[in-house]
Amino acid sequence: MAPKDFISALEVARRAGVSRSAVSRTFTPGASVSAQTRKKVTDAAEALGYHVNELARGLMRNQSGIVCLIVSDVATPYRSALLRELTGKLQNAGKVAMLINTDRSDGSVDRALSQAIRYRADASIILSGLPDASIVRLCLKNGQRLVLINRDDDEPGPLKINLDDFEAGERIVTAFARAGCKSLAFANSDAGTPSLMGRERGFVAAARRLGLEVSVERHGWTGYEAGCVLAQRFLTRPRRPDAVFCATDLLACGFMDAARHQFGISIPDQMCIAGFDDIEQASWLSYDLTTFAQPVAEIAARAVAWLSIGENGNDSGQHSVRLTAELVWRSSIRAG
Amino acid sequence: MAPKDFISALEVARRAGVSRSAVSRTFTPGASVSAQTRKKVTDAAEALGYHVNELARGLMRNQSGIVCLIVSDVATPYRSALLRELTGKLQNAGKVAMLINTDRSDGSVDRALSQAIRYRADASIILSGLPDASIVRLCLKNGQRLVLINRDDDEPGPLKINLDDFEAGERIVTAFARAGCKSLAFANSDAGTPSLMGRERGFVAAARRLGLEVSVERHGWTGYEAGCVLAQRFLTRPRRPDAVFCATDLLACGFMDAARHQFGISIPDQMCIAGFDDIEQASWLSYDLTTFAQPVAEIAARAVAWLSIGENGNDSGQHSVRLTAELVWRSSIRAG
DNA sequence: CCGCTCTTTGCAAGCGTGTGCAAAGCTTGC
DNA sequence: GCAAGCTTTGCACACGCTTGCAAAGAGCGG
Repeated sequence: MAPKDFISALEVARRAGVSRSAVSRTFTPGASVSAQTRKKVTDAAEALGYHVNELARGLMRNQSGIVCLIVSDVATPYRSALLRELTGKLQNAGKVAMLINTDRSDGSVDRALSQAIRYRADASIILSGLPDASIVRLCLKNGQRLVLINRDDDEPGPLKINLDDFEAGERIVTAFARAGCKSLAFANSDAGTPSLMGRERGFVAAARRLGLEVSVERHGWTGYEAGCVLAQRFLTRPRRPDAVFCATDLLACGFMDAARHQFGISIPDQMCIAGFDDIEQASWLSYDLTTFAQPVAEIAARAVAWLSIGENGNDSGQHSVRLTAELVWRSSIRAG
Repeated sequence: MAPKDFISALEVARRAGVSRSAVSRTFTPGASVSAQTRKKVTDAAEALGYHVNELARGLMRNQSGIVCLIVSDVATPYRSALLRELTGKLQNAGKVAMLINTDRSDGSVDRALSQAIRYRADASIILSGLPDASIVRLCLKNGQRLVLINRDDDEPGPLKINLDDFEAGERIVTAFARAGCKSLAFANSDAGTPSLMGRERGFVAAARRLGLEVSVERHGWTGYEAGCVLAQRFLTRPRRPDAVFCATDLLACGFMDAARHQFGISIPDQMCIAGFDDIEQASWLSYDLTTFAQPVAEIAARAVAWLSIGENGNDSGQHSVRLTAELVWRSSIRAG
């Protein structure tokens, strides 16, 4: 029933009364065709409903135009926002995005990745927090360009995009101090991602430097429920902190909800809270969370730009980019 | 610098001391190869790091294994949840997902879609609410299988997956009535999607049937901010409703936040609220929203299953599926 | 040992495209 | 009018794979 019966360049050529090469050249940017034949070809193509077969083209050129997005926790606000930016910008750059979901913990990741290699993807962008260095090596070995976002693998070659996590941790301490907070806390997941740990280290270091009390708890995956659990831990202590930096906005949302609804704590009067990511929910009235904004648009722009310049063979340029996370002030921290 | 220098089946064949066909057959399920040669081939392939070139294979077979996901509002909780399910299940079925983002309103949609056709995608799954029927026709004309989720195009051929929106609207009225509500309201976006309108019609019809007062407002895109605006509209009226059904959980979150923080309304004491989708935020303590759950896992399962059975040529089977949205009880409606 | 059937294997013809190369056409300057 | 230079065009090969076909081998009953 499905026609699956595509028009080939040959048929277009016949109808236009030219050679097949002419057709091919018409659809190849920068090839030599006269305006006259080009017109004949495009007319015929239009009439027949011709679409270049990108599979065959990729086979010849040995580059497919496919960029592979390797991502876990797709349904998370931060990840999906990044995904939106990346796919949009890739499309504008004339590339096409292949999505690989690494949520499942069984072998499906490897299977999917090798799938990508089999499609001869030109590049991969890894948003996944999984520190699976073997993936990185496999991609590189198969000649793909690689972009790592918020990871810290040491392999040379890929473009690494990171944030100033450590400094953000430091900055928020001064904000807490200015609000008059004395007893600081860091609520982290135990995922142990370099970016999470960077925030933690910066926070702890700055607090010590200022002589402020500081304690750390780590629990679970970096989501809402973990935030609730962390609130339990901190708020059942004999001495409660009066300022909490959550490694992630999702953690912060869970923390705030548990603090308010289960412990009756008023924010920011009794306790200041800050998060990281600036997900959409951070701006919702129930949270109105002061947080660091991940520059998702810029991250995506950098990644895509690097993929494009790389095409012209010039492989120079920064292989490591550090962007700064802007602090977005809302009402979960008392004004200094 | 990038090797881009792949091992071909020929090299594997030479190393294994067999013909090129033998290696091809080894990697083609259901082909006739003796266990002995198969072993020789897989060993050689392993040693050389061989990966079948899916581009070439697709070219021969005239089917690429690519499924194209056409989606708008990728970063929205409901959409990203569906995306997670779909990509996971597609991977398990040995297919690969190509993501097309239709957020931008310029011509990039058409451009991206024709991109998909050029890659000879076997099928497309449309999650986008855009009622752009021309997309549908274009896909069908190019021999793709098609799945439409929560749309109501009339073209024959595609699998259509819908929910019982109308009945959901009816059901929630009885829930409101049981809670003693007298003055009902429906908060909708003005997107005019068939599913949204279905919920509205069911709600209004059932309210009238029960002789309950009911009014409707529509505004903006189906997101949080629109929910806030709708709350303004309803709550500045001389006579406020005491039960509001929001067409979407995001609308409901915005509505609840505005109602509480700007109008000091207590939920569910002074006003009952219900939503639709059961996004993750609906279960957060700040909302604890009674809502209809979209069976995302089942939707994805049906879609992928249909794509798989269709491969064996038997094109029979349901072309239209109606699933029911389960009502998830939480505390935003008073117990009857 | 023969003829039969069944499985395995190699050959070669494609799939739809890009592109180097040489021939052809056109322009220009003398 | 002619040579030189540039642009345009067609031919033919290559890309890596699948698969129909026929030949070769294996098993087996007589």
